[in-house]
Amino acid sequence: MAKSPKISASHEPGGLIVHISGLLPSLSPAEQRVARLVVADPADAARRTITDLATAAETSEATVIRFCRSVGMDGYPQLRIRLAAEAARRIEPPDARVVGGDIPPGADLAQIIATIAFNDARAVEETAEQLDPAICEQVVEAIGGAGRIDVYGAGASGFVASDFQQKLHRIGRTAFYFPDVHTALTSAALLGRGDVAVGISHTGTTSDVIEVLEQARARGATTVALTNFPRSPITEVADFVLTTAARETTYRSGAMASRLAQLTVVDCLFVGVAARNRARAKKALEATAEAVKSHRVGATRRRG
Amino acid sequence: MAKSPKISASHEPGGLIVHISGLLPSLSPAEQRVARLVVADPADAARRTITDLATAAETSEATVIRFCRSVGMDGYPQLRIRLAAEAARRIEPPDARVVGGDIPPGADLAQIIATIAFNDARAVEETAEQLDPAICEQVVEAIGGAGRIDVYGAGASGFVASDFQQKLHRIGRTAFYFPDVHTALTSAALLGRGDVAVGISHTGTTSDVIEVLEQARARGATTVALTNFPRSPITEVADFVLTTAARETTYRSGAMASRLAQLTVVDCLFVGVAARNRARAKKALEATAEAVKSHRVGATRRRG
DNA sequence: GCCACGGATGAAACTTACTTTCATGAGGCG
DNA sequence: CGCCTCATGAAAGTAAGTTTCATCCGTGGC
Repeated sequence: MAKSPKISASHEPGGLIVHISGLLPSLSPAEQRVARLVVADPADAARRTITDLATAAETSEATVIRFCRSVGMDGYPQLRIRLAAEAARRIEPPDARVVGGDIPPGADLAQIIATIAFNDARAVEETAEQLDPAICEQVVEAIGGAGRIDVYGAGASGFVASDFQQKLHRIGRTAFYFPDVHTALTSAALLGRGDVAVGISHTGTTSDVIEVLEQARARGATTVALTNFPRSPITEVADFVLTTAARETTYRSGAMASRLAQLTVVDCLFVGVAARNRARAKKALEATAEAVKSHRVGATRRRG
Repeated sequence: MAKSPKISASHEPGGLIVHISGLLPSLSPAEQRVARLVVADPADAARRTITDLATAAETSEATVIRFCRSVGMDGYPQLRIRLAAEAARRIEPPDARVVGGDIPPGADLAQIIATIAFNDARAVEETAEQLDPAICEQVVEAIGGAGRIDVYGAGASGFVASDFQQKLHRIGRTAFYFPDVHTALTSAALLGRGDVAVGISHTGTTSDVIEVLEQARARGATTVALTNFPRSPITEVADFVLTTAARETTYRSGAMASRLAQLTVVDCLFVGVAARNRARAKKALEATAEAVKSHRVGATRRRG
């Protein structure tokens, strides 16, 4: 072999390990011993110091360096980094994903956590995928230009409604939420053209919310529905319909994933509205942050 | 460390980056500069030498070493290796624009939606990864056997607290939530051995919540903290600490992703408690569903 | 106002890891 | 046998990482 030719030098496709085992035969005996260790357990090799690895391969540090150069690395540290990365990448996904959705009786906490997180994350992602940006845009426009915004929701969706109200309020929009149907109806009766009413209902069948939204619409307000079911009754009283994409399973009847999906939609609308008037929103946010500042205690340092 | 609570100890299961960002506020200013560089681009940091990184963070090598120790590493080389591994494992984000987390001025709705959904889903997944099932188990045990459960939270975390309360209530546990500090303090004063108090605070620095939790603990109740920052003050008054793993960005200061992460944890605990006594929980759920039935209108009319 | 204290910080000393240089010696070949 | 080549490790040299320590700054007592 001539003067150490840079073999497939800078770029070794298909992984460093493969690359190394490929040119194993072309290496000198001492280098081969190093190579074999590396290939056998990349993660372990990455943890070792050069002296350590040299000893393990029954050779000197110099040879390890030569080996590094032979496989196209600049030096030992680079090899280490690359090996660590390689080893991490080839780690198998933890185990058969807990896809099913429902939680088997006798499941342990780790299983429960994995299942819930998987479904929650899925709901968020799928919701985002099916959200229509054009409709969102119109809703954002309406909210951004509204004189007043009413947000309705009952039960679990009530929290989401309340959250949305708080968010809008924090960026200086006039928004209301009513935990009580009667108050909500009263408020809806006072809405008019240029106002916006948002109704949130996972099932889309919550009569209280539908009723209030209907009232708001009758008064000329722009109505928005947020539901998981695009053909549910609530959509009939809404000018704009936004849908979530949560697939609830029996045991999770508390509408767990749907709540997260709803919140994601709320976040999108919120950021959309805020982005519409950056300066003002930013100022309002800063003011509200300042307001609660005295209720924060200094962050801890090292425990002592 | 005297009475340190049970945080997911020295091991950082769900990913080093997440772990570091959680610790960020508890680090000294100079260390924070290092941390931010590392979190912003782990792969790049892994490539740098300690001197290089120190210079980039406008500090000394000593501080970088201190940072390594602060996040649980033996030294810089180990950090490098771990970072490289971490960076490699990270799946390519769907869209480069979406990664930063922050929303560029002039972004359109589609972009906003993608960004938020990505970050929300991430927060949920990463939270699940770093949740310690053993600690969850203990918390579930405590809640499942509690005479009474108080859930505290202020601002955005208040919704989560309220949601948790409602969930527990629906499966027949005696749970309370108080939107008002004074009422909460009064309630905490009445807690005793065998009761459980759960405090929720994203930052972990909300004095109201800390105060109430402290009171509860003084009365002999088991205290649980749910926060994004494992070294924040709230952890000092908690017997059990559960952490979320949300990386909020400037514009999302409303703690958007963190809220979803918190809800995921709440869901896990809820299902855990419910699973502990399936029969009873199921019966309670059915009863509550029946109760709201009259407020539902006939499902899914065909669109007219 | 002053002082003591404790934590944060970087300069410099120090240690360890990495890299280079160089001498040695084992084969190969005329 | 002498010469060449080249793999190899010892040792020297350099760079990276780690520790120590003096300084600085803010904080809280007196």
